[in-house]
Amino acid sequence: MKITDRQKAVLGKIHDFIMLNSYPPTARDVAEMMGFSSPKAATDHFTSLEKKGYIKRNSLARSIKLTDKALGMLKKDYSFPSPADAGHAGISYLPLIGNIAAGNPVLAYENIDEYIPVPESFTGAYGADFALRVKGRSMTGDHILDGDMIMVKARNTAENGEIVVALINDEAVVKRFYKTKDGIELVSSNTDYPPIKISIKDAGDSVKIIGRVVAVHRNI
Amino acid sequence: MKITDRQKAVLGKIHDFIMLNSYPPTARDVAEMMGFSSPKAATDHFTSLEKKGYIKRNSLARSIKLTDKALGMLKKDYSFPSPADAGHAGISYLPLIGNIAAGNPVLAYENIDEYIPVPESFTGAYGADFALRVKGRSMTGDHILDGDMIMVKARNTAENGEIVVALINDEAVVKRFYKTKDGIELVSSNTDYPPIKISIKDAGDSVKIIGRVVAVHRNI
DNA sequence: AATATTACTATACATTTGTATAGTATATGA
DNA sequence: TCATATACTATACAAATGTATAGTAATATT
Repeated sequence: MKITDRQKAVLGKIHDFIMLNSYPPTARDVAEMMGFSSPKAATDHFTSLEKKGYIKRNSLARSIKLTDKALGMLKKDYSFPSPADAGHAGISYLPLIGNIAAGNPVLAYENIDEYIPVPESFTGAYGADFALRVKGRSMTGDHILDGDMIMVKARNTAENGEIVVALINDEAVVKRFYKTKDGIELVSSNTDYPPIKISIKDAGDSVKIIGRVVAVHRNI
Repeated sequence: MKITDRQKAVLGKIHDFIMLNSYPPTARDVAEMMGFSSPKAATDHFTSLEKKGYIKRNSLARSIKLTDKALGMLKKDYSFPSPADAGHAGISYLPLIGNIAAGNPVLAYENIDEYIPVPESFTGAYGADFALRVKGRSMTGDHILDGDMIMVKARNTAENGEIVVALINDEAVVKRFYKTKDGIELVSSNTDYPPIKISIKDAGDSVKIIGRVVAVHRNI
């Protein structure tokens, strides 16, 4: 017997709840999330999900446990991290943005490759909203290398001199932001790459600031 | 107000329970583990632990959450390196080494400032054993800056060309490691800093390789 | 020395919560 | 087509659970 779409949705809600609260939901929590008016609807799903090997439980309060099978499926479908990581306060999960599909908002589901656990101490006072992997060498002067992962606080404005992520024709670029007399300038810190100048009348059309870089991570 | 031994024991039991069951314990669970005959004894401890910032809870069933503070403290007491996490973990706690006290082993309790949660995906295939904050600009050529946090896999040997952490007279330095005809050479990637050459007969005395740098993290 | 905190026992009560009963409607598979 | 599984609503009950009351005793703290 295969898992149904509805059961999958319930499983997803259980997972989301654990991620958010770090303890499992009750039948009533799930019923509310799913819009059921009776907890029985939720427990019926639990029974099915347990029979199919996606959860384990005993008849105690909040004792649902997601199995590896569930985690595998969720990972396939939503690329979520293991809820075993939850329960650790101070860790947030940043969506790792892959290729940015034209037209979609940056944080659109379609753009999210996976979620990565990041300790909040790694993202500074204001936190971060998403992560990106850097492509190219345009910011080597600021010690941001090809392949580095950057963590970004979502914002559509920037202060002079800040390192920002901007969308230029649906491509994410990392640059230093400067205001000029007649617009803005996005400057690479590698002099091989010329600065991009945008006049006020063009700005907003092809170029959009999507956030400020708050952290850089690199595996060696 | 400092945490008491008894409160620490309760915190440990909560941690153990979560690790074992993946959902938090009730007051009665804790009472049983601790040998209390009343759940009130446990909730009294919960109240103290919450006041001291080790747990968070609301008045729902099994809603205890351990804080970073608690996890850091538990790691310290639970012997090094990371114990129970092993399961699905995804996150390990690296001791952040502060000043290295003369004579002590690098990972000695005295040297550990705090424990920081780090996703295992941040530390590569072999993981890391501790973290250090970089002082000075000697490795800017390799894009490792003053103030960066580096994650280190403990090892007392190194391959040619690897970026290592070495102890020179009880001071931790980050350098590239090279073998020479008559010993080793620790090379800065900032040419302002001259290479350090150690002949075989001196090596082992004043210089000790303590690990390989596997990751760099920087807040901007 | 007086006071507050810690560390419990014992009992009880009100919520929270899992689960059961009873039923409707739709979809699926043999 | 007939049985089975899915997907719920509505109500209710019993167990699980947080928390309160009322104490005792030891240990810190001022």
